[in-house]
Amino acid sequence: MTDTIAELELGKREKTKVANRLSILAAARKVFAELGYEGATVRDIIRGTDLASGTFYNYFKSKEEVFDALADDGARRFRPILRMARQNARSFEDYLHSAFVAYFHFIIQDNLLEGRPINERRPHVTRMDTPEMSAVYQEVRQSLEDAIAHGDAPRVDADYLACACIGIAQEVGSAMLRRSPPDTDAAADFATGLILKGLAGAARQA
Amino acid sequence: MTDTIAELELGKREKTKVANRLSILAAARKVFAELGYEGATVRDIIRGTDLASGTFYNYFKSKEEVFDALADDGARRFRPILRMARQNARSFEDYLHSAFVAYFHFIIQDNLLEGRPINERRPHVTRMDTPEMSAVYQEVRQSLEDAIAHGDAPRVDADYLACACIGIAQEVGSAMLRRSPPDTDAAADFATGLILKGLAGAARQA
Amino acid sequence: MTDTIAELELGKREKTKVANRLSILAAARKVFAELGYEGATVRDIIRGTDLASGTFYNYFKSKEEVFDALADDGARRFRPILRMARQNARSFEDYLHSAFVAYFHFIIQDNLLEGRPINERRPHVTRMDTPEMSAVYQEVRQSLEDAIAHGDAPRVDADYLACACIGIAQEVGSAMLRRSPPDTDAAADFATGLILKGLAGAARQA
Amino acid sequence: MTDTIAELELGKREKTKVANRLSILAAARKVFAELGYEGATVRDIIRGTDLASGTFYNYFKSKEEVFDALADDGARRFRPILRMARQNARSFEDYLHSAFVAYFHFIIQDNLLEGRPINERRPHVTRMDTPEMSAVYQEVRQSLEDAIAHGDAPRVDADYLACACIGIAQEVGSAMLRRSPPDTDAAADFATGLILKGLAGAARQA
DNA sequence: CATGAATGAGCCTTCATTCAT
DNA sequence: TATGAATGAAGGCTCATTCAT
Repeated sequence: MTDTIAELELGKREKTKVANRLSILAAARKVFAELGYEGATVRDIIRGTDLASGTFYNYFKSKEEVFDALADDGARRFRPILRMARQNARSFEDYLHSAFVAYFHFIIQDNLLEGRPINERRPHVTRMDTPEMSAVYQEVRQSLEDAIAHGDAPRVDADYLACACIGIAQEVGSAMLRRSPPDTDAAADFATGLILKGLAGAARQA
Repeated sequence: MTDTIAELELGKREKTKVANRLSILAAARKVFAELGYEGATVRDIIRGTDLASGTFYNYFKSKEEVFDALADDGARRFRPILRMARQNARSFEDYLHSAFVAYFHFIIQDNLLEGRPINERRPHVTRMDTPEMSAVYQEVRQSLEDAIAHGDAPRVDADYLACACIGIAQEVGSAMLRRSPPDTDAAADFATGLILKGLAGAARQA
Repeated sequence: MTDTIAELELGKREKTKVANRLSILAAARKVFAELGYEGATVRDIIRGTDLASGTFYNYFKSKEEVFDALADDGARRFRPILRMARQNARSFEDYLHSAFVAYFHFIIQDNLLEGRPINERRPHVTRMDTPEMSAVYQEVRQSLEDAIAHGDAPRVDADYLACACIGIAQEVGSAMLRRSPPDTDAAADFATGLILKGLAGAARQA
Repeated sequence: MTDTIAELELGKREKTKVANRLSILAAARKVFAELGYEGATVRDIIRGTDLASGTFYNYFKSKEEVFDALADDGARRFRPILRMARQNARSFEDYLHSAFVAYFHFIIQDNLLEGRPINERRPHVTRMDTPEMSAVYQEVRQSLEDAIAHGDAPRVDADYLACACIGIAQEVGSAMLRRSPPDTDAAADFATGLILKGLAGAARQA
């Protein structure tokens, strides 16, 4: 009988486990965003859940491990979006635009999830090399090399360009978040235009 | 005679004080770069000097104060360079190029000063909103608005563009540091070209 | 059944918590008595227990908080005794005597609890304004004003007299502790006699 | 010639030395009064002078040594006063009264010297066993034993009585300082009356 | 598994004291 | 002697992590 009960409850337990894990990840995302990796403490993360401190260690071995899990999660969520954008794109421009839109949506989501005022100022802002960014880098770079190979883009330094895309995405993304309401399309237009045609292109949508 | 010399030279004490201050600042620069603001501890900084722990507090009241001193220092060194670039520039393109060159030189200097392998991998890279960056933002923005007003540049969103410049500077700068030898001119050509003409411009120098 | 017992008894954890709290309070009492408030350090207190340094902060936020807890504790234990003495007293003399006896017992208890040689010499003795003393002051003063109002005592300066009582209690109390064995009754006789009849009264019991 | 100058300036130097010593003692008195022995730091004392921190150690080996010097000083200033009071006294009552007046004047002086509001509240008031108090104790005790020997006072417990005098002096003294203006005569009347005749005696002067 | 108190390493900071100038 | 920067021990406190319940 005990076994039966145990079996019946196993499902519940599993669900709790998953829920706890998600709860920790959600809290960690918020905390890392607010305090940065170094500034965040495991206690901060736990405080963001309704779990006890010890429970954290049933799910993650350390702060680093949650961070990595979070990063993997980010990449796992974001990379397919990017990839799909690449597959569906009818042109390099189209691809770039979709990618920016996707990224800008993504950061808006993350900011909203955290439920904190988008414009809040923190003492020492640090920007982390998130896995999303790595994904962007690799996707953009790949896509760019393809475009160059197909003659759809001039022969630029793909590394530099991918980096520039990341920089633009991050900074213009931040600037966009500071506006209300944030307009992902406009921001993506700007970014795409800038990259493709430079100032003239960036001015297009104005 | 002793007096005369004393007037001309700094006393030994004064010299030590200046040297200690610089020693702390240098160590702090390195530590902040390696560990980020939150990750850095005053002890880390002290460990980077040959001073005793208490000595730190003869020079700075707290970690924050060294950080600010460092930041002020950066801005104080960098802003005039930018400003001069603006005044001496014969065109907006010329200005942009000088600014990028200046910034890229600047980060090379800072990296060399630290004496650490330029390519070193760190666990959780964070990029801080340094005052140099604020300076870049404001200078670029101002310069851009002037250029627009004079008809030298199309009517772009000056905020977004300044942000994009910062993003490009940071990321392309990082990428440049990863190459050996870093070529500031090439990187500046790339950035300037990208901003002014987009992909086509960026490809020019390739 | 287990439940019933659990309800009746404290769990092991609860017991440990209570014991630790008491352990800290006991150690703190001793340390404050030996070193004074300023001289005492949290580490001193911890050293007086078998706990780790961090554990202290699971119970008290700071040195001040233990001190206050100790003080509250003292007042909570002592004030009711005083009040009862007042209610049960058949005369002002009776009240005074009971109060002194109570106080003298109280300090003997505290000294014994600390387990330190009653006569020990300390470098810089300090006497703190404990809440017990505040309680004495207020009780004595109230009682005295009642006595005056009822014609049981002459019209003295109630503030000065209450202060004098405290001073006598403290100093005669200390002197009593220096004797072995301490005789609370004799000390109380002395104090009561002195206050009621002056020298002649104080000499009565000799 | 150098010698001559050195000799001439010796006087000045000596004067400076004395002045520095006094300056430190004065600052220390204030600091100890404000912060208590343990709470006071050498830095606090130095800050109260216009000397450099190192100079302190040309005059005193440690905080303890200043404290002792201060204590000696207090005793040296106060004991002769008490002794004179004893010699000039026409009766035990007269002596007691003079002694209390002297003590009350003394603490008013010390409070005024410190230039701090007499009524100021400190977080954890501690009362130190000052040497003045030791002097009072010994003087009172001696005087009392004389009085008993001469049949001028009943056979009381001289130790307890001396202690009681100290307690009364301290507490009534404090209470007196809290009033404005402090009336040393009234306070001394109260104390003397209390000690000699108890309540009735204390009420006399009301 | 969940809990949360215990642990102790380590951080920031202050301070008494020394010592080169 | 006076100076005041340097020193490092020590204090208050936090935190990641463990472990008995």
